Amino acid sequence: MKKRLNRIRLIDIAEKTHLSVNTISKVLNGREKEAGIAVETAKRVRKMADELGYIPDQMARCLRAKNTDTIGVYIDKITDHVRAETLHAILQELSNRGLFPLIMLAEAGYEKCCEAFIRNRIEGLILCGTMQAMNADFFNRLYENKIKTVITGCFFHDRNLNNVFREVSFVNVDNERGVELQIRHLHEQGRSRIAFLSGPTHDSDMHIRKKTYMDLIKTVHEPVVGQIDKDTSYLEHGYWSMDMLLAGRQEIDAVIAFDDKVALGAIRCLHDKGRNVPGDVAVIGFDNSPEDDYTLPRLSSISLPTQEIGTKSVELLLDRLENKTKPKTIYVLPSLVARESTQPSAGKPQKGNPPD
Amino acid sequence: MKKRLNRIRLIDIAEKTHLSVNTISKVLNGREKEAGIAVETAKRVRKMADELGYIPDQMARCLRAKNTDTIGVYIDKITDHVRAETLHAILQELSNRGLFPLIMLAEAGYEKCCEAFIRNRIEGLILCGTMQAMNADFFNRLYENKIKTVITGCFFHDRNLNNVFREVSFVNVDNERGVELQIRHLHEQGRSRIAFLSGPTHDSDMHIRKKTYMDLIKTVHEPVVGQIDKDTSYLEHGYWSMDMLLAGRQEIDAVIAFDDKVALGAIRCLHDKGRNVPGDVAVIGFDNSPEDDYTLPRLSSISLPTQEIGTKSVELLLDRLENKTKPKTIYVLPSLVARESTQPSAGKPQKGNPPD
DNA sequence: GTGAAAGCGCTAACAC
DNA sequence: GTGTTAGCGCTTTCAC
Repeated sequence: MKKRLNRIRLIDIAEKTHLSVNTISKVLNGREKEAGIAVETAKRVRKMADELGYIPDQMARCLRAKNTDTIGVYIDKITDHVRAETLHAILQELSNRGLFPLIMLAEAGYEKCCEAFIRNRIEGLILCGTMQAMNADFFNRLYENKIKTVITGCFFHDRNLNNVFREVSFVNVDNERGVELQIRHLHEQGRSRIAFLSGPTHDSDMHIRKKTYMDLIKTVHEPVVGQIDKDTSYLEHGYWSMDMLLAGRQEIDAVIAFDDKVALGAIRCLHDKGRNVPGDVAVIGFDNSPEDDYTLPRLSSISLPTQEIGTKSVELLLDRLENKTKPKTIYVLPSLVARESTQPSAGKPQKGNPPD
Repeated sequence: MKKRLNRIRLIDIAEKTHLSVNTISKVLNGREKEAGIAVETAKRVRKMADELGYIPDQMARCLRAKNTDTIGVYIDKITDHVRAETLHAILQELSNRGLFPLIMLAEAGYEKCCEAFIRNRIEGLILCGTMQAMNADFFNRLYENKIKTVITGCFFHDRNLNNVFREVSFVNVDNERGVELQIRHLHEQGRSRIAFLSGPTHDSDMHIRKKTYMDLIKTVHEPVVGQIDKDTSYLEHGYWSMDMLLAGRQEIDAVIAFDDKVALGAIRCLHDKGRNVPGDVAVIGFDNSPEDDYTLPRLSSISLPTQEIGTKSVELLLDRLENKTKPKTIYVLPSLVARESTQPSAGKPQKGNPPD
């Protein structure tokens, strides 16, 4: 049971170079200029540090200094591809900037996550994706502990939280723009009676997309919304709300689904009822999931700029940490990915082509 | 610029309770019994800590103690669903055990990752999924720094690395079992001439699966292997090696693809050449990707127990950290997911059913 | 140009 | 039963 770890420390370099720990510290932190250290000395120090393979002890450094170079990431299930891609981009960006991530899964409960974050003295937090268990206490604790936060892909319509968002920036997907793209695309494909299929009501994006649909569509015709109240999977939501729509009297030739899973549920329902997609009804989803390329028919969708979301959230957070800007909200633009499910008249699934 | 953070420290509790920092420390670390501290005192301390909302400073604790409670995770692109699921399970398990993850993306380069790990004094490392840039230096540095390691889903046939695996445990997927399941399933479905489609040669799992296929199939017929040499995507590998097979003279009625992506490429090729799947040729993949449920036809596959992989790797690592066991290798069993692509005679895509 | 000394918050050894 | 003291490895302040 030896007490000291076998690591190289500043003092080891100091002894070898016959200098003081202090000098070594200054050089290795690039503060040689302002400390007025001889160029030759600095060189010697660096050389020795290199030779010995010195790696500073983050714990010791953090204890003394105020910064920990650690950024918390609070995230829901990472198996969702949008979140996985966003997380990947965040990790890339943090790594590029020499920062360390501390990832906590929301399912562990916010108290536990909060404690882990504070205990490890994270300097900033990125909150990644919609979460249900979000409350004022959480944000207040972050604020009290001076943890600046960026929220990405997560909308709050709970206005009670507004006053706790003093130190929170947002990277939002421009949902309005997404729905606009969907409607315009369907019009261009010759569709004139477009319905909206909603998903579970706890999803905050859902409300925005539905509202946008209603606002935009009513210049053309009465909004037609398929919605069920059951608290069930997205797929089932799609299936049964589509079923409901078909049972109604309104004629429709296109459906905007809240997301891809809802769209897939809807397509199954349409098949079961003998409707052809896209022949009778065009269907478009949202999220551009990997499976969209393999569905029958291939599913048109809206793609989110996950790379940009990740990069921008780190950027925004660092601006705040360096006090460059006030907390702010930025929007990133989604884009259209047109596939078979919205083609004008392709009754049959497209034949396979050599992959690209 | 105040120096002290506004956190509650041990000394604050000490002052309020008129006790020494030491006593507080002992109580809050649950060492009151062995230190012989009065039950009443302990209660008082805990109550005060609770009231003040005390959260220890991990940095200070780590500097003094030897353990950091931090486990490194070294992982390739997390957008792959198998890795995402495994990572999710790992994060769950670490969180359950009160450990903190430090995740580094392999793409950052092993030197950078290694430095981050050592700098943050991780106690153990989980290496998650196949990586190409793996070398002896990496493992030697881990060993030198007393970092115990678990490798999951990553096979090395480079025997030169064997001597650096002194402190490495393995959680492997039983690939042999997977291929066995595939072959048995195809036989049960009445297929008698089964080919194997390989993927990129840098993939270490590939070699094992191919070898297993060859060993098992030769009791029935000569192995038929489709393989191309181009260094290209898995999808293209599937397409062109299938193309190659079809151009050859051997009759086949089933294809085992190295993985799902290869399988999808193969299916496209079969369609293009006018072969019906599964009517003429059955196809089975490996990995059970989410899109398998939406392909045309739905793709039979082999599912990996990602949850178990995650849980077991943390378990194995902790056993090592507590010196309970020697480094070891364990195998987890994959399972068969039969879908349309291997059905005996279903010529048409199955009609949609209400989702389950 | 460089060094000495203090101290970040905590735990471990030992004293009383 | 509880307190005193030292020190983990580093940065910071100030002295020379």
